[in-house]
Amino acid sequence: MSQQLSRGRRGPSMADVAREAGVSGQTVSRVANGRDNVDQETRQRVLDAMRRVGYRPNSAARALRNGRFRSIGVIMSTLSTFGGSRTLEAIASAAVARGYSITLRPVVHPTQREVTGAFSRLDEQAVDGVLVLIHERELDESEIELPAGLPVVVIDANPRSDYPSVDTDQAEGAVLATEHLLALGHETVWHIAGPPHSYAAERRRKSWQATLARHGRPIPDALTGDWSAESGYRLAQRLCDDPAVTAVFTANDQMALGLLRALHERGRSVPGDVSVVGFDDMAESRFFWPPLTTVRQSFGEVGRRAVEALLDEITTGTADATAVRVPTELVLRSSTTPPRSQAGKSDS
Amino acid sequence: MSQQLSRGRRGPSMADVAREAGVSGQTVSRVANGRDNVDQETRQRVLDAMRRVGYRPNSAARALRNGRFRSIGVIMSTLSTFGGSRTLEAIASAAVARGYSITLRPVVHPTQREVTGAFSRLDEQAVDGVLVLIHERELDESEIELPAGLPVVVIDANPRSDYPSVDTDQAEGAVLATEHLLALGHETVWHIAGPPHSYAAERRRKSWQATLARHGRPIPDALTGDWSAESGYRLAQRLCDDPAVTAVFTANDQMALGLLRALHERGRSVPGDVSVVGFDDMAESRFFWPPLTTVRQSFGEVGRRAVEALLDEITTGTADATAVRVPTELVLRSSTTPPRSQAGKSDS
DNA sequence: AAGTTCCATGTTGACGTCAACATTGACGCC
DNA sequence: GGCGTCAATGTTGACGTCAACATGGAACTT
Repeated sequence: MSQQLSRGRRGPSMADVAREAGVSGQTVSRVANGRDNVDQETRQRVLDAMRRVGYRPNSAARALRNGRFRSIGVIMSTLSTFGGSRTLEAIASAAVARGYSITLRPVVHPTQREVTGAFSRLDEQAVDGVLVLIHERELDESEIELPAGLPVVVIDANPRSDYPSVDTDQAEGAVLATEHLLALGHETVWHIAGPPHSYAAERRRKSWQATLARHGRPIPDALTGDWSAESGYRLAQRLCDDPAVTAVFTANDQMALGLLRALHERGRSVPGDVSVVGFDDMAESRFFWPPLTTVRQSFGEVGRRAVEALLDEITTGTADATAVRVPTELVLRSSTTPPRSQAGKSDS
Repeated sequence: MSQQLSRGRRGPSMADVAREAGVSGQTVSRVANGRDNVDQETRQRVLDAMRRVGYRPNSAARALRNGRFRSIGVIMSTLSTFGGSRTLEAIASAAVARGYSITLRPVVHPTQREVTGAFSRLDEQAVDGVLVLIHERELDESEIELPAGLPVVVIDANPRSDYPSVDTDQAEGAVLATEHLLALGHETVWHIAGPPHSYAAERRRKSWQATLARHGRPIPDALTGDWSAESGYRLAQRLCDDPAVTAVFTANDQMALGLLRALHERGRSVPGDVSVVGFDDMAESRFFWPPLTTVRQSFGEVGRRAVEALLDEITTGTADATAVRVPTELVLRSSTTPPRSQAGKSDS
C-alpha cells in the first residue's frame, strides 16, 4: 500500500486568485491583508475567488518580503521536565492565540557554542523573537553573542541578565516553605537543593539560608541533588538516621518523593517524625504518601507572561530589561506538622 | 534601561559575499550548497568572504525557491503529559540532528476543524512533513482533509489509519502486565483503564480483556479513569473494600499512584493484600511506595522512529502506510507478589 | 469649466536563492 | 589546426508577496 506523493507541489498563489477574480495581484494582496482601501464589491469577489481556488498565503514569500515570519523561536534545554513541558505548553498556546507559530530548538548541552548556534539557526529562519528557557547558568560566564536586534526574553534567568526576563519568584517560594516549617515550631530546616548549575536551585537555596539566618536559626549544610527522585532518595540516607532532623525543605517535588520513600524504608513517619515541604506542586504530589505540602509555581503564568513580554518587544521595537516575577503559593497538605517534642525549644 | 532594536534588519546576502569574494552570486550558492563543481581555490575565497561578512543563508528565500523549508510540523494535543513531552523531546533532537527544525502546533480540542486548521497553517509555513500526536480518537469518525501530498506520520494512531504510524505496542504491554499477575497465581486481574477517547487506553483495555479470556478467567468490569492520579484515587474506592480484588493493572503510572494512596488510606497493604502493575515507567515510579512494577514504554524510541519514517517519506516521496510497533518491557519492582491465600486456586 | 482631491485599482521591482542555460577557455585527439 | 569535451564560472529569470509609485476617473471646489 504505497501512494505517490506529488512533491514540491505548490498551492495556488495570489496570481491565480487575481486571474480568477479579474483583478490585479496587488488587490488580492490588499484583501488578504485586510486593508480597507478596497471596494466592498471587489473585496467580496476576491474573497470568493480565494475560496474557489483554495488560496492560502505563502509564509515563506511573506517572510522573504517582510524580513520576518510571525513565528517565535524557543530555545530549550529542559523539554521533558515537568516545569519545562508545562511552560512550553503555555508558550505555545499563548503564541498561537496571537497568531504566531513556534519554532522549537532543543539544546542538549547548553554550552555557549551550542546556544549561539541555536540563535543563529533561529535567526536564519526569520523568527521574530526568541524565548530562552535554559536552566543552566553556565551561560553567563562568557557572554552569549546574539544576533543583534533579535528580540529576546529569558525565562528563569540570571537576575543580572541584560535581557527582559520572566520567572517564578523563587526566593518568595523558599521563604514560604521555610517559614511555614519554622512557624510549626521546628528548630531549623534542612534543605535538599537542586543542582548548583541551575539558577532556580541556587535562588531557592540562598533564600532558604537567608530565611534561617533572619530568624537566627542554625543553618545546616544543604544537600545537593539533581532534581531527580533518585537523588532525593540517595541524599535522604544522610538525613534519615539523624533524630535532629525534623523538617526538610526539598527544592522540588520529585526529590521530596525520593525522600519520602527513604523515610518510609527507615520506618520514620512523615509528618510524625519528619515534616517535608516540596516545590512545584506537580499533579502527582497530592497523591504522594502522605500528600505533600509544597510550593506551587505557575508555569502556565510564566509562559504566558514571557510570550506577552516578547510580543511587546517585537511590536514596539524596544526592550525593557525588566524582570517579571510570578508569585508562588504554599499548598498545605499532610506532610508537615509540629515537631514531636517541642519542650525545651524556644524561639530565639 | 531600554535599547533600540534595529528592526527588520537583514543580514548580508549572497550578493554581498559574491562582491566581497569577486565571484558571481551563483558561485556563492554553489559553495553554500556544497556542490563539487567549484575550483578549490575559489571555494576557499568564497568561504573566507562568507566568514568576513558574516553570511548566513536565508531560509525564507530558500523555502520560497525550493517550496520547502527543512522543517517538520508537529501537531500535538498532549504536550504536557509525561509521554507527550518525552516524545516531543525525542522528535526534536532527532529532527535537529538531521538538520530539520520543528514547528510546533498545539491543538487544544482536537476537533476535526481544529486539526484541519493546524494542517493548513503548517502547510502555509512550508513544512516538509507533519507528525501528528493526538491521543484522542474522535478524529477517525470523519475523515480529516489533509493538504494533498504533504507527508504525514501519525503517532499513537488508530490502527486502521491510512497513514504510516508509529506507536508503542500497547497490546503487548497489556499482555505482559496481565500475564505477570496471572503467573503469580492471581485468579483474575482488575483494570483501571484510561479514557475511552484515547486509542492507547482502548488498546490496553482490549488486550487486558483478551488476555483474561484467553486464560479462561473471569473478566471484571474495567473502571474508566482519565489518566490522572486523581481519577485513580477516586476509582480505587470501589476496589479497596472488595477482598476479591487481589491484583490490579492500571493503564498508567499516575492512576496507579492514586490507587496506591487509596489502598494505604484503607490500610490495605501493597503488595500483601493487593498487587498493582502500572504502565509507562515514569521516572518517579521507582520511588512510589512501594516501588511500582510497571510496563516500560520507550517514548524516545517512538519519537525517533516517527521522525525517521517521516524523513523517509519526505526524501523518497512515497508513503508506506506501515505501522511501526515499538516493544514494551515489564519492569519488576515491589508492588506485585502472589496472592495471600493461594490454596484451592489452580491454573486452568 | 478648470483645477484639486481622493479613492480604487494597476504596474513595477525587489526581497535572497538557485535551476537552467550560456559562456569561456583549457585540453586532448585525429 | 580544427573540433569536440569538459570543467569552472557567469547570466537570467522565477518562486509569491507587497511597498512604492502610477493611473484613471468621480466628486468636489471656486
